Amino acid sequence: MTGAVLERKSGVALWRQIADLIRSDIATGVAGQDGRLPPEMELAKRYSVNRHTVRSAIAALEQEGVLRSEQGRGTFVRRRKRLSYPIAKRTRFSAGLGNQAGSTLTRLLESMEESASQTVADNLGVPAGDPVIRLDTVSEADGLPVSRATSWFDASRFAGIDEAFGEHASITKALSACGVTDYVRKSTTIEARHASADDIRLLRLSAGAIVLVTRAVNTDSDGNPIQYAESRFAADRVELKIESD
Amino acid sequence: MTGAVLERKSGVALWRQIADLIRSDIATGVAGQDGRLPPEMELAKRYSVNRHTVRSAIAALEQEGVLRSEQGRGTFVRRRKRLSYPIAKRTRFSAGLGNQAGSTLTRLLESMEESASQTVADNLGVPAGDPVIRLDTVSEADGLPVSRATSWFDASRFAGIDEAFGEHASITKALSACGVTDYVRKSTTIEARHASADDIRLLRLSAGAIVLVTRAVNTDSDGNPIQYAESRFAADRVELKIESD
DNA sequence: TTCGATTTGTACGTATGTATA
DNA sequence: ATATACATACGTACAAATCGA
Repeated sequence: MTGAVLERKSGVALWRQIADLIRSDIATGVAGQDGRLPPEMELAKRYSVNRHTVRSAIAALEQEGVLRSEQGRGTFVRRRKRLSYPIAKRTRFSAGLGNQAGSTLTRLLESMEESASQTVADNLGVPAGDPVIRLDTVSEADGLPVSRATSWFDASRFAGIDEAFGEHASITKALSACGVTDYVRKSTTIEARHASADDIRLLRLSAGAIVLVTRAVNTDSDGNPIQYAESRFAADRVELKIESD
Repeated sequence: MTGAVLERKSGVALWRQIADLIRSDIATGVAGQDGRLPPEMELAKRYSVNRHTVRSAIAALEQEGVLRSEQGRGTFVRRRKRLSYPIAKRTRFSAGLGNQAGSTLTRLLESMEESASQTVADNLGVPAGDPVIRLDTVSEADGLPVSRATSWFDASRFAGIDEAFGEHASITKALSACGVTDYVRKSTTIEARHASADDIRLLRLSAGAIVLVTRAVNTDSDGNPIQYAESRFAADRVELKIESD
């Protein structure tokens, strides 16, 4: 909001830093509350840069679908607030976002059987190298990608879960079809990093964007691990909310 | 690890993107397991860039204290794994990191009485504009800054908590001095964004770095809010871990 | 010890991107 | 749109340090 000092010679172009600031301010409600951005000249003065530099930032955000400029009228905000994704014992994607978005959808990108890496094996409680089924999915809310996830299941217990997912387009329902009527989240770790090329493509982000990475283990009602998942959330579109029971 | 495609003309310099990749790979243990980085020529081939571009990335990470290059020998890793910061009902900084770091320390940057903003008021359950006490702190583990936090307390109930903190250098102990012997975390939201100029300075980060932002409310044993805190964690040095009870 | 292979350090030239005026 | 300055990226060449044969 107030004249933040931008970093020159940092490897990040000024227009990109300004674009990141504006995007973040819109997401947090600091800017664009009235649906419009201040005039370019005002922004240029605020950031102490040339008006053309502000224009580059705005052009990038137009490309991203965040802003819309109209000659002679001004620059307007297309989208506003972040979604709030709840993380609790009973975390399910569509149920958690249901009241915030009009429509939610989880799409299957790829499914395959592979042998468990050390990490996957540890989290699923099987020996490393055992066959596991991997599901790669992308979840959208109101047509905009929110997260992508890679899930692993013990192949011996969940044979056919890939087809079940293809049928129901829901992890919860696919597990149900495999005889798991209830499951709870045991633990979640959260880290943040820059989006990879895959993240940028699949979540429709721009370079330099940030993803929140969660790693979670779900267990059945007996406490046995049934799913290990690594998810990547578009940090500009979602926040994570942890509710203590 | 494998040849990720970097984004050109994205406003983020290639050397910066490569530096971010290498830093992240080191933090997750993908790279530098043996304490050394592959030769510059090999990295250049992997990322499909000129050797000089890799050298710029390495230079930035040397400046940050992540790497150390020696002529004729190679490039070596100074630090390795991320700290894991637990978030649970009873979250306390030093206790949570105690077993991972040799020493932990929380320093007071500033304390002052101010009138509550709408957000602070909502979270503390007081009317907006009421006097509140704000504490700005930085926490370090093994001499490296891990997080900075801004905490607000109801001034009418916690008068003198700033002096109490100055004496004990611990929020938990300062609360205890104010008669709160136990408290639990009610809720936490997590988001991620690029570090601000202040974050970069106080957490000793480099431009383009990422911070994990948490907003949390702590309540006393009767369920009354006693503290609202906004924390910023250096995403390269820490992950957040949520344990379900 | 000398030699060659490997690896990092330095220097020059050129083209393109970024930022200002 | 033009001009100017600096940052970024590539290509090439060679120097300096290390290591093992």
